[in-house]
Amino acid sequence: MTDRGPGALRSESARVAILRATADQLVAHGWNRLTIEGIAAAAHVGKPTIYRWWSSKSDLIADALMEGMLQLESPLPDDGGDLREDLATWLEQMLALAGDPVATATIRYLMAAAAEDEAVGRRFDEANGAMAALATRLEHAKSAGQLDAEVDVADLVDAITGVIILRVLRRAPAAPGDAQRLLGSILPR
Amino acid sequence: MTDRGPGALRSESARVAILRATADQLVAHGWNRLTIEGIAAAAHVGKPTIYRWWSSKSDLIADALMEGMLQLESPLPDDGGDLREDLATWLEQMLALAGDPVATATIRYLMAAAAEDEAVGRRFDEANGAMAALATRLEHAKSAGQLDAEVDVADLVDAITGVIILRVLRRAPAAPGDAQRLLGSILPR
Amino acid sequence: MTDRGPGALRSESARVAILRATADQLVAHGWNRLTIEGIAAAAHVGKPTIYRWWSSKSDLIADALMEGMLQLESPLPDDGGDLREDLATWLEQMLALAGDPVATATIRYLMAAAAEDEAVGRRFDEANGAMAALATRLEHAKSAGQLDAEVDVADLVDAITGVIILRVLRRAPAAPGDAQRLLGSILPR
Amino acid sequence: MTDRGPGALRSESARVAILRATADQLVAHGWNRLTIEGIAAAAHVGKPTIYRWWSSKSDLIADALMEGMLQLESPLPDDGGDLREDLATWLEQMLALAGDPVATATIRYLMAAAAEDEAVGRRFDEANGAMAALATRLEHAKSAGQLDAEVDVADLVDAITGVIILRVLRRAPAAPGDAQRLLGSILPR
DNA sequence: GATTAATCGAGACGGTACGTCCAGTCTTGGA
DNA sequence: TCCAAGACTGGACGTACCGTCTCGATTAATC
Repeated sequence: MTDRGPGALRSESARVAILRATADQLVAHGWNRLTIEGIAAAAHVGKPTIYRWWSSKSDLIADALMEGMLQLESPLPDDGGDLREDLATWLEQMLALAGDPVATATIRYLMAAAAEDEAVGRRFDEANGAMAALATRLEHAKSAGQLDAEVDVADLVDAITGVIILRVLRRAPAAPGDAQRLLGSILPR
Repeated sequence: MTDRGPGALRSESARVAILRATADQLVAHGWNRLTIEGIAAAAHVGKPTIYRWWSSKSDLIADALMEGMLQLESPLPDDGGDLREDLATWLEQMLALAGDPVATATIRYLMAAAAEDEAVGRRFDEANGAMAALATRLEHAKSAGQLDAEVDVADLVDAITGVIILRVLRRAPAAPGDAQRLLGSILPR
Repeated sequence: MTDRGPGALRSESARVAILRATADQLVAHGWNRLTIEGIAAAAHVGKPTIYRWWSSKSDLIADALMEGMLQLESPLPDDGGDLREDLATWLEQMLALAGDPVATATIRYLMAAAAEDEAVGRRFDEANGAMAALATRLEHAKSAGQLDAEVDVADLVDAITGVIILRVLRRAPAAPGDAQRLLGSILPR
Repeated sequence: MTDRGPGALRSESARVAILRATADQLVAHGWNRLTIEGIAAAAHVGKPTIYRWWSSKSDLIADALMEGMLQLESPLPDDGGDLREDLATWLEQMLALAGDPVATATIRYLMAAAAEDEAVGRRFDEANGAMAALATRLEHAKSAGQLDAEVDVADLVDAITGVIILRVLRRAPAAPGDAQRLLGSILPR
């Protein structure tokens, strides 16, 4: 497609190993202790190979994010008829997740990356499976009349996601009943 | 009070200059380019003076935050009778603020600090004047019966704050009508 | 001639371009800033083409030396009858040469190459036209009885060459009368 | 003496360890494989400490040279009455030294350093004990009338040193009788 | 008022990681 | 089979900061 002339092609295995290592190191050590040298070593790759294809740590993380390397293993909401019940169950799981050190670390380091880097920020929710699934569930509910027509699904997803993020940043563990109460506050009636 | 014995006392001017420089550098360069060396130079202070009193970058930022050095000049909601109208006006201002580079930088760098550091995270909203004012306004509305008794004010504040944060991270400029629509989605009816 | 099987033959133009570029880069930048990559670029040749035929920088330089690419444009001694007069004239030219930046650079970089690499060292004077000419002139003088029979021509050539080299290394410019005095010290009477 | 203002003083132990390591590494690996990183490691010193005080590899070597860290353990000429005899004995030892791998390596790497770097070149013979001792011996001989008044001692020292250097570069082992023949060629009668 | 100790600014220290250059090898496609 | 181009792993470069330690000067409680 693009005429590159002769010369060896970019190594796909190196590309994947680098993104894999980036995601691993991010989750393990956080944005600030994430070193290019560490990634290069973990991926068995020379530093120049990283710098040849990515311009910065942020760029790397944004790419790893988009390749799904940083996917959180987050629960997805059921679509079992009753919206409030489905959401309550899901929220409970999500808030419980907020007690899991690995999951919260992932979220926090992603937040840090998003805060520091525009590219990560823009792609932040594109790559978030839970947000997408939640949007789908709410859209379904809305077309089924379970949700007020006035409600903007994207806004509601942001509100719910935002609460979860704030709790993660605050390092606040979930108490029993939190999910129910939260839902009652955001989705009244 | 405590018997310190002889010797010079801690220099208050140095303390303030360091916190001031920390806040300035954070807003100007972000968490990652914030260097102790830079702070020391800007505050005309030796590095050991910083390390004598603070253990880390995070510690410094958390302190600067608590001293109000990083206070956002955020608008406060009116308390003029109609909740929805007051909130709509305030939200509009807040979302407009999300278009201001300095304000968004401050928020983003605070997020980064909170994400990386537990101390900052825990104090994140203690130091946020807008959140406190919003909580007060909502509490007032709740006791005036303008808000469903089921609603937890703290949760609602989190939801609204969370949406704003997500928009800042996403670098999404506010469009006209966003505030109204958003309010309609989170505070339906 | 020799049956090499199928495939393209070694490119003579590439070979020459590489040696030419090696000599140019050596004189221009010195042994230490001489890069294979630079030579490859200057010779419009791929790096592997260089490594295919030469094992090291030293090997390249030794080869360039033997191909006469690094020949100094040094004056040759006259053979006009009087040995002392001929040598004085020649030495004066040589010492003047030692004031020429290009010539001294060439000599110094050759010295560096000889010091670092055995192959260059062994071929050092084989490729030096001035030393050979001087030897011839002295041999002639010796057979004409102008030089003591005791004198070993090769040793005398070394002594004179050595003095010139030391002056080049010392970056000592020649003063008037140096050639005469030098000759008086090494070839007394 | 010099007002440096406040702050810690330069560490003498670090300075010496660095020069020591430089000399050791130079003799062991040669100019080209001499790495600042290697020196830092061997001297148990951070790289910036080296760069703080020396601008380049050459600078380091020139300094090590002047501190006598690279002193060759070269024999010194006797002053026993007969010049030719003393010189013959000394030259024999020197040429034998030219067969010693460590001594020749030292000389060759010093040559390389002198060739590449002006500072090393200028100080080349200041730091050479053998050259100084030879000059003293010859000066003595000259004032005793054993040496022609026409002879310039410095030139003669250069000639003898130059021959030795050329032999070292040429990797030519000394044959029996070389010293005698050489002396007969340079110091005839 | 002298002593004493903790402070201060400055800055050198041993280190880690940066982002770059180049080494030497391997791969690709064309001649 | 060789060539040019160029990507690869890897090592060293010279720089920026880290967090610690050491200096000489200053300052204030204790003697």
